[in-house]
Amino acid sequence: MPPAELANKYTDQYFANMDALNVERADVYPRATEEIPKVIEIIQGLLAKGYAYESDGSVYFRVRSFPRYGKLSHRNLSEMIPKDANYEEKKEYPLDFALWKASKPGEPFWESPWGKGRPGWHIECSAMALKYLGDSIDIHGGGQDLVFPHHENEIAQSEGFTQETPFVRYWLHNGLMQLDKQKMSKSTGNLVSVKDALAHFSSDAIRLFVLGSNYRNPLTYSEQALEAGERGAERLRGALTPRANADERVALLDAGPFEQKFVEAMDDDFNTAQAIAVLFELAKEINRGAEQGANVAEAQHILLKLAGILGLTLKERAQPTPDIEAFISLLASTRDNLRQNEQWQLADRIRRELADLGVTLEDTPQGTRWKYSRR
RNA sequence: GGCGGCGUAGCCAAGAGGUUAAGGCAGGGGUCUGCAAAACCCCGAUACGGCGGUUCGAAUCCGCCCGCCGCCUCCA
Repeated sequence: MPPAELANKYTDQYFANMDALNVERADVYPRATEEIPKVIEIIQGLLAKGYAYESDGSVYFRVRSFPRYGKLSHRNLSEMIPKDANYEEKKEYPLDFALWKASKPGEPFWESPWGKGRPGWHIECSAMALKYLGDSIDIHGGGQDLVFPHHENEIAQSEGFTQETPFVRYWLHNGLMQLDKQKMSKSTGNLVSVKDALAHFSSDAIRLFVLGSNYRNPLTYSEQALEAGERGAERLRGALTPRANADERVALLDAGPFEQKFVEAMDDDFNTAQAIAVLFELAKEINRGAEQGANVAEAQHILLKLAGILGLTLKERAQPTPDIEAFISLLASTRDNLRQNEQWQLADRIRRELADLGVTLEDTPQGTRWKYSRR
């Protein structure tokens, strides 16, 4: 399979997964392979300023020329060199890293002022960030495992080229997903793919699981934790079911204080766990208010809005065809007639067998409701 | 070994010097219901990995120890 085709395949998979998780699309999705001119421009700039040097068709960044190198990851140069290391002899200094690598015969390559080659593994991020976001950006995300050397190198390349400091105002490094006490990674093969997770749990459940802890902390994937998220999602959905017959004499539920607490939590370094707690508190108030006859429609609207900020859809999970839903409603109303005639045995049988088929009936003062059971 | 981070009820997890230590899941009791389900009410850590220390006061600060995770040239 040609490289471009392979890249497209995984790009498509990525977007399918992100869409399923209700992740909004960014404005631009640049590709490293299409940004070679900017890469070359930056390398030339770094060469001109003395931050880089050419060696045998490759170009390396001279880390000792950049005094701030190591600041982000709290390292200093001398401590970073392992004793038993076997470094490329083409470098001036062991920790210098490649900006441009000469290609070996048979490898894919691009033409450059230094001959045929490919970008180093860090430069394309600087190139795309500087091109699309500007010389100084507010927030740069990434996993904790990228702090060194990747982000450290990005800073060195970008600030060296632009002479603008800082390249990034705030670094947001998220904790890594673990499975059985180990970092999930492709290289070790211990992973649960997004697709796998979505086969068993709703995107809302996955979001409640992930956002239930601080983004900086690692989190461990477990069926139990995801199941808890699913149940929580159902609880929030339940609070959104339409309520009728509001009592005019009961004050309508004011969700304002909840909205304010939610915003405060999010303003506090994205305290999503706290924000979710507010969602559950509001859901409880809605349920309680509705029970007492308060008009909760506006509060429900706010609950849905706040949940939406966290990317929660609060939509029912399964989407069977509408035809089936009509049959279910028919069965439910027939059962209601049986209940009116106190035909409990038959009524219970319908409820039980529907339950076996994945449909739950709920008898309420407003009539019988039904919904799809969770798996 | 170095650097960074984490260890809070059965499980997940917020809180970062001083109200009763959020919230969810699971569990127990109750209300409602023909019975259920859902919802609502009540209950659950004298306790925050361990040991010292600072302080009038610590889960929150300091030190040491234990356990776990990430990174420490050539995957980004």
